[in-house]
Amino acid sequence: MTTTGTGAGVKSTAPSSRVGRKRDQKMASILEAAADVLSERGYHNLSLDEIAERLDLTKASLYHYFPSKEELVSACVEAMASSANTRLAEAAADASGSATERLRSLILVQLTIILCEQPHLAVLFLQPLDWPERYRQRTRALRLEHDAIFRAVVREGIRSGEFDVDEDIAMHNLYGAMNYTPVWLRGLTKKQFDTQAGAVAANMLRLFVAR
Amino acid sequence: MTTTGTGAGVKSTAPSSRVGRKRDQKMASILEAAADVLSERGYHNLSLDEIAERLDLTKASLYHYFPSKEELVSACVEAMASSANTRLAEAAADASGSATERLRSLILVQLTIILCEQPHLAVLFLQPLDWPERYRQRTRALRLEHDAIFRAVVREGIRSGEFDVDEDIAMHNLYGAMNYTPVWLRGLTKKQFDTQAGAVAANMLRLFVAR
DNA sequence: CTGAGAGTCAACTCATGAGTTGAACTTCAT
DNA sequence: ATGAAGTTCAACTCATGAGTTGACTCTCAG
Repeated sequence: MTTTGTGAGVKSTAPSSRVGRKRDQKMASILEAAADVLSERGYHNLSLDEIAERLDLTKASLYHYFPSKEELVSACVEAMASSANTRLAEAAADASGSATERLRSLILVQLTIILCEQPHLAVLFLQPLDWPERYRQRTRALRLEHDAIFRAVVREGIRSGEFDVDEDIAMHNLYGAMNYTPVWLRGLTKKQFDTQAGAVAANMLRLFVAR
Repeated sequence: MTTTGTGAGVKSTAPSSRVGRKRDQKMASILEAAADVLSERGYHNLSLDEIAERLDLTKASLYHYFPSKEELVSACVEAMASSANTRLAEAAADASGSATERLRSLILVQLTIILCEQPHLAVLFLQPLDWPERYRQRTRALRLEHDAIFRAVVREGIRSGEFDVDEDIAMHNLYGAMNYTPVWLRGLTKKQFDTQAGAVAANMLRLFVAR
């Protein structure tokens, strides 16, 4: 089998030879299709046959790129989460404004991702339970990374006195609220989103901001 | 088939004849076992075989009481949700105190149910997506009832000026936060719960209370 | 031109889980 | 007793979906 390409991990370590680039492209297109199916059908109704069909391929072909369904889905989820984390980290890096303002930015970015750009990703945060344990293990690092980004800002707010909360409790309540939004705000357009998001984020900020 | 018992609905209309009582008992025990399996394995890993096994029965026997898996699971979920709504309605009926205090009571009751007493129920609120549409239709009435209980108190608080929020947004954020608690607060004992719940509820109340 | 590797697929195997069937067993009213 | 209704189960069928196999085609380095 020799696994010429990037293998299981998401970290693309150099496009390599030449046919290797082609392979990576194909793998990317597979992950993309997987993400689509994942968001439409949800994890439990996802079949490799359907992913293959969208690509005008056969299930057997998928196994030429990924050794198992788990590997494929994991890679897919990891890729999505990884890109989301990058976006959030960028937003967090822009250290202008108070902790409140920075947290607001983070919330808005997360809502944008989860509601508009990659509705796929919602499922990752939304229904990690009753997914096979394996997946959660494999994505734990991503979730920790995600948590660290938010937590840094929250800690700063607490230190500066802007926030007066039990850190853990408020964080979890925020996560709960954010991850629930796909349930009641379905498939918003950018327009619709812009008119709502501000108010939603403002309400969430109440969990933290001192009175 | 003649369906001597209560049939599909949850509303037990009279224990009826005699052997009918026995039947109702059995159906109740089945629903109980189903609830256990549901909370342990989650909806998607729930098999009728496992439910049957816990009751020292055969899958075929289950079909003597319920015409399909959907009917069984629906009845199970409806029974749980219905009892939860009753508890909440009782708490809401006790109209003493400010809207804030009453909302706090509702939140605490909901957390108690979802975290201690019927961890089964969590899944109902938590992962209604990617369950078959059918189930959501059948439980919509229950969810509306649940929502109405909370909303009445929130409206009162808004009218009295205690709360200053966009009703919809704050409600949904509250639901998100509450339903997320099973994810980070697993299987608490009553003791552990009591020490945490107050602070958790207090933080959630911030979503509503005017400053 | 050619052969080795990458890529693809039709046609499997294999396991699981929903739902069915027909016969046996229990209970109970007459 | 007896038979009708209620209850149970072993042993099916049937569909689905993951993973495999072996042959076939395509591409490209030599």
